Amino acid sequence: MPAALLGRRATSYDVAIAAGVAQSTVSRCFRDDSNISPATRARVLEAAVGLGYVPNAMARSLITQRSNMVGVIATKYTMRGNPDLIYALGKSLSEAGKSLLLVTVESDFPPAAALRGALEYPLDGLISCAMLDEAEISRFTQRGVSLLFYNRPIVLPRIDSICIDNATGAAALADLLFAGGSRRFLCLAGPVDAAVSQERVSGFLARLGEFGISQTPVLHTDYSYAGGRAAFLAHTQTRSFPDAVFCANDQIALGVIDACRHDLRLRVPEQLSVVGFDDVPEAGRPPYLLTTMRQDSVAMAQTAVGLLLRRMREPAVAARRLLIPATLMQRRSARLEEGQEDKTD
Amino acid sequence: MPAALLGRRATSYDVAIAAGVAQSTVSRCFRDDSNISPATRARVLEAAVGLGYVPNAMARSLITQRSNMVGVIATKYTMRGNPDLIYALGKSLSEAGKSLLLVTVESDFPPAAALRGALEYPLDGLISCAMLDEAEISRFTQRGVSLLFYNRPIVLPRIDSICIDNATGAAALADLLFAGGSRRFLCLAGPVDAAVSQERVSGFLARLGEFGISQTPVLHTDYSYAGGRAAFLAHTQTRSFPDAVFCANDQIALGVIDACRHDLRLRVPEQLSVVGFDDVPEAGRPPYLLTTMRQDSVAMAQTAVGLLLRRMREPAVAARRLLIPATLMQRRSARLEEGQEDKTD
DNA sequence: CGAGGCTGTGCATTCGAATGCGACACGTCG
DNA sequence: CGACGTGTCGCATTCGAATGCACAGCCTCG
Repeated sequence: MPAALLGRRATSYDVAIAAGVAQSTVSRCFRDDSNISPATRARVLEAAVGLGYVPNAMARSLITQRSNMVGVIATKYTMRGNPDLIYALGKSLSEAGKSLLLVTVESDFPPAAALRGALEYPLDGLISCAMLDEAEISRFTQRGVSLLFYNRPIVLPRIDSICIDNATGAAALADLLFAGGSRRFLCLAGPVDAAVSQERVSGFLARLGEFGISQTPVLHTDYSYAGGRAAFLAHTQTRSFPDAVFCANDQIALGVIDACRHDLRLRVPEQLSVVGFDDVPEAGRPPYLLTTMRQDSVAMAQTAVGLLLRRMREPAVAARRLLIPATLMQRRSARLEEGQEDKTD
Repeated sequence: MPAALLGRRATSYDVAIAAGVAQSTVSRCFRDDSNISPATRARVLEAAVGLGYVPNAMARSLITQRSNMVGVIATKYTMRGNPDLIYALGKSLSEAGKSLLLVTVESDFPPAAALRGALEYPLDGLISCAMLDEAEISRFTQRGVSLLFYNRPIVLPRIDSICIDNATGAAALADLLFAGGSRRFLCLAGPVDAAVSQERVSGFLARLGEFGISQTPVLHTDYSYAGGRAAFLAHTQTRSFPDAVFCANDQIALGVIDACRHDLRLRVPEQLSVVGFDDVPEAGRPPYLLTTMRQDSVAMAQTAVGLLLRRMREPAVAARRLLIPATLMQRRSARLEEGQEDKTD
């Protein structure tokens, strides 16, 4: 291959000169299939390959008003907790011919400065795995950016969302624990401002309330293994032991299990039931066999991208809000009722 | 705030009219601090806020020839194995005022089509966590894209790289295992084409060779827990047991440990030593206490971004190739020699 | 009071590709 | 042989911001 003969990036003008046509003809060769004779097209494409020409997406989007870029806003916690999510989003987007502009933020409700990068580029769409307030949201929608919230319960017109059903899932775990005989509960939540954690904890407490159980203590953690382990240890030093611990995610739950078995010499689930949420890979492995609710990030990512692409085509349709049921993964970290079926995967 | 009064994205012309100045004045307000009187600047900024104006990065980069975007190419394996890496890269880049265009690829040496997105946008720089062949590399360098390889041993002029020292780290593990009395080894590698796995395995085998040990079997896996567990089980069904297993990463090693303890009822490390590489979070937790080499992704990500930014400022300087030593995390999955110090973190 | 310097602003052009419209060639048919 | 249609292609403009240059206003100083 002759590679690039210029000291700079080849433009459509360079290709036009090399092929002996006008710039507009080059442009048409890379855009539509009509209005170009096969002979001319072949000549142009040959010249383009020879010069290593690739259309400049910046110039294209300036005139077409579409950037072919989709932004993804992800918090540190979602990236750590769902390691496959970003990859799955990237894969689905690239299959649709979109590029992914990743915006990493510390936590929910990120400061406006953190979103500046996403505002400067005229994104076609935006998938947010973090909460945004209405002012921020409107900055995007007014620019014509299609918005989708991933696991964030935003209810606004024309804004799609896809969420795992945290409340129902948490209630299912409450049912399971209650049926297993647990009566003294403890909740280990995530950060105070984490929307997902709030939904899970309040869903869990609500179901406990139906059983007549109240005053369940709630401790906040940083969503991490170490945070869960430390919080549980600190709590049990001064307070009486619960007989069941509900954790806002699996990482916390794994920390609690290790605190029990390793630090406190307690047996799980015989002396203490522990449940989590998400079904991270470690949860299903022999050392833990954590009972938890599964969230299929890969499938949800595909669905999310599909939803977003549809809205980009039809921006005016009503908001679609998908609530994906979580599936109970009943393993061995929660005590079972006598005679209750023991199904392990 | 009056928010956007137009049905479209506000442009610098809109702001200019609102402020009673020329478009060029608006531009100058957002670029340099000179040549603008404070009074005019205040008037322009006020109008900009009122209209919700944010400069269009596409138009800017078209004329400045700099996009302020840095591409990151990451394989599925690096995203899974180093969940914090992408986040750390994103954080360092955004602190430097750069946006992150994420390109996810299946594996090393991705097809040209997968990189198309990265070629269309005029990236200022590119951090690749995947192998690229010289033809692909030159497509970027000829466009003036500063390149940096992360954990990929590319040796080319003017191309920086930062790599964990896989060979030395693997040799250190070989030393440790040999000193612990192991003589019959097994290697569980990653995918055949994975460059990192190759370095680790060959570094390990080379040191064994110095001890006069050859013919060590090497099995390939998909870098995963399940792959490691299955490969080890399959191998031990037909072959004799090794007394030490070297795994190309921690995920494989965790799979081997669980295969030993859970499936085969073997004791680790008494009957079998297992070592990994990377020091993922699970490796240091009570159920595993895996002896492994630590790779500090967060620190390396920061360094990588620093290197890339320097090259973007001075494109002509000689290539910098950083080899970061891995630190031995000596835990409890590798048998120790009599009297050898037992240091656990 | 006028010449020269400095600061602040506007004008006009530029980046690279997309696209409406007009021009041209060629073929067909009356 | 001329009118008309069809299919290709080029011309010129457009997107939004950056920037060299020109110029206007003001101050300073001779």
